[in-house]
Amino acid sequence: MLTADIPPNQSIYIQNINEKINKEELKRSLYCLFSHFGRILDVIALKTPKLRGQAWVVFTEVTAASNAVRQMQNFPFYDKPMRIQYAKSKSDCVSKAEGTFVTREKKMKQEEKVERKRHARETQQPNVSDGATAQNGRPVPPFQPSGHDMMPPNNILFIQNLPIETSTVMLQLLFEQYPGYKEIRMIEAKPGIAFVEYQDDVQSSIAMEALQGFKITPQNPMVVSFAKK
DNA sequence: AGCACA
Repeated sequence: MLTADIPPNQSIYIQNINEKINKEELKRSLYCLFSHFGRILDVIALKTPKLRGQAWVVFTEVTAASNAVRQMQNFPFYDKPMRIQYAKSKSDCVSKAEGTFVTREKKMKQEEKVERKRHARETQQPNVSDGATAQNGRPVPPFQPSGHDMMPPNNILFIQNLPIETSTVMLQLLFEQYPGYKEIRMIEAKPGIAFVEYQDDVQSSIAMEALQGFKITPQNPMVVSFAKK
């Protein structure tokens, strides 16, 4: 039950978080607060009755998590001292990155299969679906606070984290797939960003949802938000 | 207090 009983994990589990804080703001704040300790892969926060007031921060390194557990223990966060422990299990984004991710449903099925094999060990049916499932867990783009994701809806999208060599045509191919597309604007002096205009903000929202985190290169999951008015 | 990833 004590922190010490849980083995080190690259993910930390935080509790006693002020439940009034809205989920997106909370995630951004946690990201900012913990990013000093190392690279963060994901921040998870849910507002369900069972999970409000808690969050998980996933680091790339266990050492980062260890430092965070020690140094941020009881840190007054939105007026409440944080209680931090190692998470009890591996985060999905980690399994996904490793290529070992299986959905919870599939996991149950797999365990049943292992159980059955114990009974009929000689029946070796080659199982294609197991391997395929483990592979198709595509890694999710790491959570990236843009400082823009609280912007009110706008028919113009603001794109960040593009590879510097990105061209207008390249982006056009991606964004023109979605209805209401009007134009792309890039600024010579500011590589890595772009503005994409749609007819209205419903259409821009659909494109944003569809292309959020899209990777032009593995290092560049795009960050899409509404442009400032 | 409460350990998930819709």
